[in-house]
This record gives sequence, C-alpha cells and structure tokens, in this order.
Amino acid sequence: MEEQKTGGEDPTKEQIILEAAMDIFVEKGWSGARMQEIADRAGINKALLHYYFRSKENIYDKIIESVLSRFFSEMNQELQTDQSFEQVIRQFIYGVVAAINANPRIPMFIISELSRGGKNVQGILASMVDQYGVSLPQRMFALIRRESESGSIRPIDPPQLMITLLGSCLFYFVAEPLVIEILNHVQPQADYDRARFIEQRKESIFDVIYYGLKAREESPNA
Amino acid sequence: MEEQKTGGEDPTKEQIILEAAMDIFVEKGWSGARMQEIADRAGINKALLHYYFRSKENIYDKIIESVLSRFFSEMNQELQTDQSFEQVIRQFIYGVVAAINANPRIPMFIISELSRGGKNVQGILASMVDQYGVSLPQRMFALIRRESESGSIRPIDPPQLMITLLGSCLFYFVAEPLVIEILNHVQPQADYDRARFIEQRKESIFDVIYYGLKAREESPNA
DNA sequence: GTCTATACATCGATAGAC
DNA sequence: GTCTATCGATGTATAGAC
Repeated sequence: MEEQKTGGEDPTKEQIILEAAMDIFVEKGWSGARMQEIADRAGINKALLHYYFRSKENIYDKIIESVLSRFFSEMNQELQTDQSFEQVIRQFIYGVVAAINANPRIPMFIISELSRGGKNVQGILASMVDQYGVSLPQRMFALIRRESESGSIRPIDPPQLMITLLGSCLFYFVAEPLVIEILNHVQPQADYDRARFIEQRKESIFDVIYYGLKAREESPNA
Repeated sequence: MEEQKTGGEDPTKEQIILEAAMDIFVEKGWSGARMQEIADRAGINKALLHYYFRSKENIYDKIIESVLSRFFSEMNQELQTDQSFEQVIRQFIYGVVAAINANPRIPMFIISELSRGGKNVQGILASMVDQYGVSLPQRMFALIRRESESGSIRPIDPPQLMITLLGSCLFYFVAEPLVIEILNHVQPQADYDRARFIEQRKESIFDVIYYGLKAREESPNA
C-alpha cells in the first residue's frame, strides 16, 4: 500500500514533481528553469527533487518524453476518411487548432528545444514515430496524394500542403502577443474576444486554403 | 582618428561585441547565453564586455533593438501596389520567405523573447511601429479589405489572412528539423535539396492560398 | 522520505596592474 | 583599453539529522 502501482487514483509524488517540472520547463525552457522553482511549485523541498530524480537533466528528459507523447497523441486525432476530402481538411484544421489551443505553450517549447540541439527531441520523436506509426501525417499524405492525382483537387505536393496547414494553425498561438500588438495599432478595438477570434480562425484557415482567395467564376448552371 | 564616428569603414569594437553577442543571444536566448562565450566569439576578454557595456542586460537590450529593426526592415519590403492583387500577394510571400530564409533564427528568437514576458520586445516594437509606421501590415490590411469588399476576391478578414500568410511562410523555418524528420519517415529520400524545397515552398504557398485546393469548374469560355 | 545545512560549480561583475 | 585575478551571488547537488 506504500506505493500506488496502478497509477489510477491520487498522484504519486513522482507525478506531482513531474507535473510541476513540466509547467516550469515549458514556460522557462531548459536554462531558464530553476530547481528551486520546481520544488516550490511541487510543494516540496529542493533536496527531494534530487532524491527522486538524480539531476535536473534527468527530470528534463522525462518531461520531454511525456510532453511530446501527450501533445502528439492529442494532435493524432482520428481522421474519418470515409467523408469528403473537404470535410477531412476541415476536420484536420479544427482538430489541430483545438489541440494547440489546449496547450498553447507546447509548440514553442518543442521548437525551442529543437533549436537547442534537440538530439533528445529527435530521438524521442523518432521512437514515437515508430511506435505510433505517425498515423496522422502518413494518412494525410496518402489522402492528399490520392485526391491530387485523381484531379479532384488542384495538384499540390503533400508535404508542402501539410506545412502550410500546420503553420497556419500554429502561428497565431506562438505569436499571439505580437499579433495583438499589431492589431491594436492597425485597427484599435477595445473589445478583443479571444475565444471568438480562435473560432473564426479555424473557419478562415479552412476557407482560404480550400477555396482560395480568387473569386470564382459564376457557375454556368446557377 | 582614435574613433570611427562615420561608422562606414572597419567596425568599432562595440560593433564587434554586439555582433558576437547577437549570434549568441539569438542562438541561446537570454538565460542560455554566457558572457564568456560572447567574449570568446568577439575575440576579447570577459572584462572588456563590462568595460564597454555595463551589464549583460545592457547588451541584451541593444541586441533586441538592433535585431528587431534589422529583421522588420527586411520584412518591410516595398510593396508595388500598382500591380494586380494576385501579384501583390505573390510578391509578399516571396519577400517574407526570402527575408526569413536570410535570418532563419530570428523569428524563433523573437517569439521566445515574447514568451519570456517581453516587455522589452513589445516596447521596442511599439516604438518601431510608431517610427516605421508598420507600413507593410497597414498597407496590406487596407489592400485586402479593399479587394475583399469590392468582390474581386472572396470575402475574408484581413487579420486572419495575414496570420495565415505569415504562419505559412514561417513555420517551415522554425520547425525544419522536425519537418525533415517526418518527411524522411513518410517518404525516405536520400537527396534533399533544401534550396529547391524553399523555392517550391514560395510557389506552393501562393498557389494554395490564392487558388485554393478545390478544383475549379471548367471556365465556360475556355 | 523529508527536512536543514552546506559543499561545489558557474556565472556576472569588479578591482587593479599594465 | 586590455588583461589577470578574484569577489559575490546564484544554482545544482550532496551530507547528514530526523
């Protein structure tokens, strides 16, 4: 009874620590995070951190693994491929934006870790790719290629489309303060409804990527 | 003759230091950067850093200012608004991608600084906004709104379009290692021509955003 | 397991000789 | 202006009592 192996009920002390560490690391990054701050947030002493995990680096490694798997599994939504391609694209965008909106800091954390050398990230990512099978990217790629080659959409390189999609979904969240700053200078608006803007964001991304900017010629059988 | 005020010829020692500091700060961020490393790269002693600039924070402030102004002035390309909207969009995308490609680490640095609290960035940005007049965003917003309202393109919210555009241009560069990793798993290719991919990237972004994915109905007067 | 106290390393900053 | 040497603060990690 002294240790919960089932992991279902109340959290282990290790889990409490890791949870606290995750918050700090995600917010401050590797070199910005302080062991003291992690200890404070976990409600314990600094020495206990070294009792449970030997070093800062040790904690960080576990954090990365759990952050990545948690985030990618949220991104790895189930795609209903039995519907129209239009609906697949819409569903993908809505799912990705929702996943990021639920963890707005994670993308920043990942790319910041990547630029730090990131052999950790790439290693873990590679193993997760083998494990999860990159089901989402793989299926999206196949789907895009099929539709593109069959002519039901305009020809496009699947990787290029994926990058455009992800970038469109992600950018707002990593650059939010800057976006708001610029918005306020260009068109000052006292009432900024963030939730509403994000909802509009989903639909706008889909609309511009699926239908494009160019006005359609009038359909002859209108 | 003991000090170059004209600033044209060989660089001042201050400039050498700032240049070195910029590299380090941009790569490692505030808490990751080390004064020793900056000194090494500048080819001088650590004490000299404190002789020229009093503190680390002092150097950092100047760095931010110069990085931001350099980067935004490169982004602030001149828009030829006398051409078609289609050409304006294309030109915008090509210019932004080229600017980022020339400084791939800057976007990451900026958003990382933003998430650190970034009163520095926002303050400097605000002053630059007043100074430069955010000419590019402002003109783009106006242009998009005009075209959108006149019906020459499909209706769209200018901010939403701008975010989609910037995200599409930016994402590849901040997530490059990850993108390559996934690409290699999904479709292994020994020969990865980065320069070529980026060129394709520009055209692909324009194509999908301007024309959309949806296949066009055959024009009646074909 | 959990705490206090402290060792040990690193980093920013300064003193002082040249 | 430029260097070496060193201080003082902070941060990670450990020792040892309970």
